[in-house]
Amino acid sequence: MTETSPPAAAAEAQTLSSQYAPTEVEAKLYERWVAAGYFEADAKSEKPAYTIVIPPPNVTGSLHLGHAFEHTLIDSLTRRKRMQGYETLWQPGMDHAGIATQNVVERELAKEGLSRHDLGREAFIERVWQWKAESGGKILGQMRRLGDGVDWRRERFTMDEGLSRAVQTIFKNLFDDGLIYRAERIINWCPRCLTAISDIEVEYQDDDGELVSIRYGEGDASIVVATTRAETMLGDTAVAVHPDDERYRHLVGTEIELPLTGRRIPVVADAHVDPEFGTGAVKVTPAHDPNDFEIGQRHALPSITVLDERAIITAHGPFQGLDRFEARSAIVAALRADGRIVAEKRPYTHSVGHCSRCKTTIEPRQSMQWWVKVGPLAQAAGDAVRDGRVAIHPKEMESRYFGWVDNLHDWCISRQLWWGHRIPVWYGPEGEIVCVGPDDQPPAGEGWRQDNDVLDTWFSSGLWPFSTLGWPEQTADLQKFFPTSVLVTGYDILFFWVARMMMFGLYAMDGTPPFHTIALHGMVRDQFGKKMSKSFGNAVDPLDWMDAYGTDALRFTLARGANPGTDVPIGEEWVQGSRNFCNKIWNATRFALMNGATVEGPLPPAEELSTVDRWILSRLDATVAEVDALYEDYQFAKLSDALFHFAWDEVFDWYVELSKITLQAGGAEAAATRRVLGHVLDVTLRLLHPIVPFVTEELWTTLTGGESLVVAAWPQPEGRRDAAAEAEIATLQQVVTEVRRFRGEQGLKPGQKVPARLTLAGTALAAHEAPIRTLARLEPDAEGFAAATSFPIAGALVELDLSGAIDVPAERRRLEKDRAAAEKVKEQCTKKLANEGFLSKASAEVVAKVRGQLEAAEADIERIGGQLDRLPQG
RNA sequence: GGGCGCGUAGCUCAGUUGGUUAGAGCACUGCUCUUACAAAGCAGGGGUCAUCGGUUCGAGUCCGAUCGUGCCCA
Repeated sequence: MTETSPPAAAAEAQTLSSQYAPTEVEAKLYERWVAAGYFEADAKSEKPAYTIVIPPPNVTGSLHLGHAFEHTLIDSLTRRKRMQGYETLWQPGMDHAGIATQNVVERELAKEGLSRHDLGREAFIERVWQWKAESGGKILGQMRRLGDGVDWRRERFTMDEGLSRAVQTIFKNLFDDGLIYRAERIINWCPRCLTAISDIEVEYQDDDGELVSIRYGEGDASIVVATTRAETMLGDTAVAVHPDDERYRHLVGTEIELPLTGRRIPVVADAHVDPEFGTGAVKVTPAHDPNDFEIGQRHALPSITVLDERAIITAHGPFQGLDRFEARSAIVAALRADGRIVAEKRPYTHSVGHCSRCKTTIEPRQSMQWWVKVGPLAQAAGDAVRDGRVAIHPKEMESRYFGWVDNLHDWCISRQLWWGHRIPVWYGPEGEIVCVGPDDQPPAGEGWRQDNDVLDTWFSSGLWPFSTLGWPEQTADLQKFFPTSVLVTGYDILFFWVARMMMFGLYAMDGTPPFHTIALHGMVRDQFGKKMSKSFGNAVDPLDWMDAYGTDALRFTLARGANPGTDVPIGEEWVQGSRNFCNKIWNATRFALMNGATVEGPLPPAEELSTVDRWILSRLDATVAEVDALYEDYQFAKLSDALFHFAWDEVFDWYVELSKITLQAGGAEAAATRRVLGHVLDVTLRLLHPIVPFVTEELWTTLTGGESLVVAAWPQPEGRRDAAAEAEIATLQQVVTEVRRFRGEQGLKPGQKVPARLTLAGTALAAHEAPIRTLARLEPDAEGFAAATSFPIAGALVELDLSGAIDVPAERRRLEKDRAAAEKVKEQCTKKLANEGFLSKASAEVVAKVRGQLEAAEADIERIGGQLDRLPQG
């Protein structure tokens, strides 16, 4: 790209349309960035590394606002670091989403009248890969629309060979260390997905069910138990009571008859039974309830499984073949007919677990599964945060993290699926169990077979921060980019994913945490703070908004709503507002270009600059420092707001307007202002770029002739703070605003000029007569000037002549309102200063402040009184 | 049932360690097509900071209770 000189830029500005058209520039710019290799991270670089791994989206997923939000945050962090000179890696990729993906492909097969069993395991997996190639990973293309600065050469997938090798390696290591084991327990079984799921994949919700009280046994030897799952009574193997419960003491150790089955079951005493709840007696179904399973273990009770994998009754005569809900009614009916029902409560609202994937009611099921012994891993994961090696933002989220890692149950990692990493364990004919590492040969020969199950998807995504970099090989990438810098993700997967990465990362990488900071964000909600959901009808496709308002508008809206750890409401009107902001930036820069703003040559020294120029450079410096500090603290909402107000309120509304006066006058001052205007926009565009990359890139390359903002330097404060200039311009703004307010109250048309006499000599405003006249639309005082009102500010005096046409009541209202406000301040200050307690206990600083306020208020009252006195009668 | 958070303008939210007349965006009202921008400009209206009590010279901010609401865990 060639250098663009200012005149050429001005010419180019003429060709810029008066409205920013995002769709015309976005795709073009993105492809240019990728082609230029800006997003590629080089392990051989001398620069310090900055790494963020993408929270891997699901291969079946498509872009939703949650992604757009998270990616906006990550993209802005990495873009800023890249500008700061870091070797920046934003690692892209996806996870294989075992259950979700298998479901998608099974549904496709079902349309052809096939099941996965018809195809067989190998052919089915082949089919999944085929599906992935054709329609998986839609989201990756959508990420380009968002402007994500990821290194596409490094795209990874959890089922890739290298990542699979990582999974097998860590499985083997954990197995050898005794941290993975196989055991028969009660697990959460989804009768629709036909697999076990982990505790945290169960969602509890209050459902309407029934509570049925059933009498077991006969006469004196009878006990009433209550249940919400009557069908499980077929598998009861005991009734349990509390050991101290007098009511049942005589029955402990005896057997009573289980209705409908004729089986006799023991009455056992177990301290975990709550004698206060219900009748104080509980039925015990070890094969179908986690608590009962434990009671069964303690009392060596048999387990009787009565439901199959689809939750259909497996035996027991008339009930065989009924599903669990049909069986429930049928069994209650049968018990009722038998006179066994003592009480029925319906509806009975109670908490019921559902599969987080498909919402089917979970059926606790006793089965043999693989487990991770999380104790030592979770301890290390907790300690890393406790001792400060890993920081959680916002800090309040730490307690949730600790509460979880410190009370963790072992993690069930086997899934009865075909799509996923198959458990690398082989069973021999003599009952041998062999765990096979990635470089081992599986045992061959008659009778050996591999475990049928695959691993939980979180098992592989827990390795993501280092498996994507080549682990277990000691690659240059791993050397350079691990540990990663920051993990940006939603608080909702703190347990699902973050904790897994912490546990595996610390274990696999010899105690090095996978990231030093965890920056948690909230969920995107609608403009009324409601959760977005398809069924509620308030879900929004971010692509629609990007089409309508531009990617930058969406990104800015999301960033501006991102208060740490809190949910982000977003509405279309707000995206429109951001679009307006982008358009404002566009037009302000267009104005600058048309007026010869330049970045050529050094910025003139302060002595050669006007107060206005020194003021905006001072404000710019302050903004650079503020935005920079907020970035370090992940305060996206605040930094976006700071940029919004600086750009719009200070640069566009005041500096650009003030610069017009200087530019029109011409001469050396105009030349200096062109340079300052160019500089201010240059720096402002750099500051905005990480959040709104497209519009800033388009404008900045035109303004500066530079190659690209993506690789431009991030601004730093330049030591141009100037308190005197800031105070002087603040006074100027005050005068102009006061006059405008007067004009508004008087009902004057915006364009109407008003004769005015300005007495500014010797005051802060001495040099600003021209801007005051221009901005407040005041014309010179002519012969016969008669002041209708006056504005004494900072020693200066502005008098206006309305040719007798003044609306006296309106002016009186305005002045009286001001006086009332000042009176209120005076009263409050007087009260404080008359208070002994205040004078003796408040700090001298505060007391002095209040004294100053009182004086100012009294001066105002005096001044306004005078103005009121001078108003004509009427 | 246990734990955590929240309740500030019509809506969505800021509000550092207590200390000017409590702020922003959007929405609303009035006047303007002023030659960068009507997707704009200028000005304006709008809040007894959920309620009650307490601590303090002073409370939106700290403490307690109540009501409402959301989330996590069981």
